[in-house]
Amino acid sequence: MAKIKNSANGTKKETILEEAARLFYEKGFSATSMRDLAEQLGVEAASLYNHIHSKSEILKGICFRVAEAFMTRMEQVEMNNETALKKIEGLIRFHVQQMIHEYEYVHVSDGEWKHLAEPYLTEYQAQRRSYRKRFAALIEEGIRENQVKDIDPPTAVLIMLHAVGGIESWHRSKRKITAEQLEENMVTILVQGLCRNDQIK
Amino acid sequence: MAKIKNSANGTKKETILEEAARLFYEKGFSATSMRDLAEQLGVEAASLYNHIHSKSEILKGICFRVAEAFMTRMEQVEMNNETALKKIEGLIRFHVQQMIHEYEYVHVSDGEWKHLAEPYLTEYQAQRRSYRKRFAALIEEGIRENQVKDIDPPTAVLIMLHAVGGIESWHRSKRKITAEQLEENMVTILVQGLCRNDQIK
DNA sequence: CCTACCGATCGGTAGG
DNA sequence: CCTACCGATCGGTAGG
Repeated sequence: MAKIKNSANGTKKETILEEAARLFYEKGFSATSMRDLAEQLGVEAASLYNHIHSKSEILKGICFRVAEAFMTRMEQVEMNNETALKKIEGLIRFHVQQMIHEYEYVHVSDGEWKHLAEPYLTEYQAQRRSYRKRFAALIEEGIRENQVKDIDPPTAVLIMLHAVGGIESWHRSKRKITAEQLEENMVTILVQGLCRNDQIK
Repeated sequence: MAKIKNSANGTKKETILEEAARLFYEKGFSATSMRDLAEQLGVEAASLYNHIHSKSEILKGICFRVAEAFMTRMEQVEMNNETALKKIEGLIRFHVQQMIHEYEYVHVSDGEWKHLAEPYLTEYQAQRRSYRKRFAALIEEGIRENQVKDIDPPTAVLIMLHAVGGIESWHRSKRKITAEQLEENMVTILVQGLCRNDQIK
């Protein structure tokens, strides 16, 4: 008669999502069974269905929470009055920080979204496309302002977004530099990789 | 009484690996069943076992083929007489090219290796660690030669290896720049991101 | 929250 | 290469 404890920020559903993110990160969505998840939470598999409707709904919860966090940040960045290059740097720093502190959620969202059921699959892909387009628009702006090299903006976006995924390995490694050093290294390589050489101070 | 046709380079086992790579790429290893694979090849699932021993063996074949290709290239690069920076550029170009032409194999190897069975899992992880260490050593060499910025070499390796993974999205996209342009964009951002600013010609 | 259980599907084998 | 089939496990439901 074990009970799922409520998570810090609230409901039991929240606790389930959190543990699911950990397991999906470790073994993948398809290789994680509802019985695996229940075991980690100390209950029977059937009991989970009092809090969630399906396995698919859990994945949906994880993916859209991440998508929303990045969308919200994108809106903030677009509205501030910095140069395009500063905006890009701000986004990269946010990606790095999210990857450091919420890497299980981010990694699951990035790697397992293809297992979403319709109509969420389509919806998620649309959000992802929109985010990338807006990121690419910032890079284009940087090129017009002569701060950024004349490169293909969508390609630059792909590099930026995937590069921060490398932080996953940082989590697994023993010999760790600090999170701050990691962030600075990322910015050094990525932002200066974008930057026109005559713009580097 | 359909038959699996022999692939260009030989055996039926080869044909099976090729189709499996495509399916594992599309749906993931765990979500792909032997019946899915058999259907794509036009035979019954049981027939596959005349050519391979298990589902796990297929994954092993894919992962180790990719690992071997990169290891072989690493050895070639280490032995040539270029500067460290040129060696790094050579490796990045190889990664880009592999990602363009063999992306299903590379993507499956990068994303599904965790489903390998022992002892292959341990063996694969060891190869992967070794590759990254040797890559990091080249970056260290570049720093000593004052060609590369003073950054954390293992972090730089993570960025390089993950950044090229973005090419997956290039394959899916409609509006494509050419493979050559893609390679140049990658090198521009990544190599110059590593480069000391006073070293850029 | 549990016990009991469902139909479907899984990887794989036997035997021809 | 196939048919026939195995035990295990899957996501999920009924009913309390």
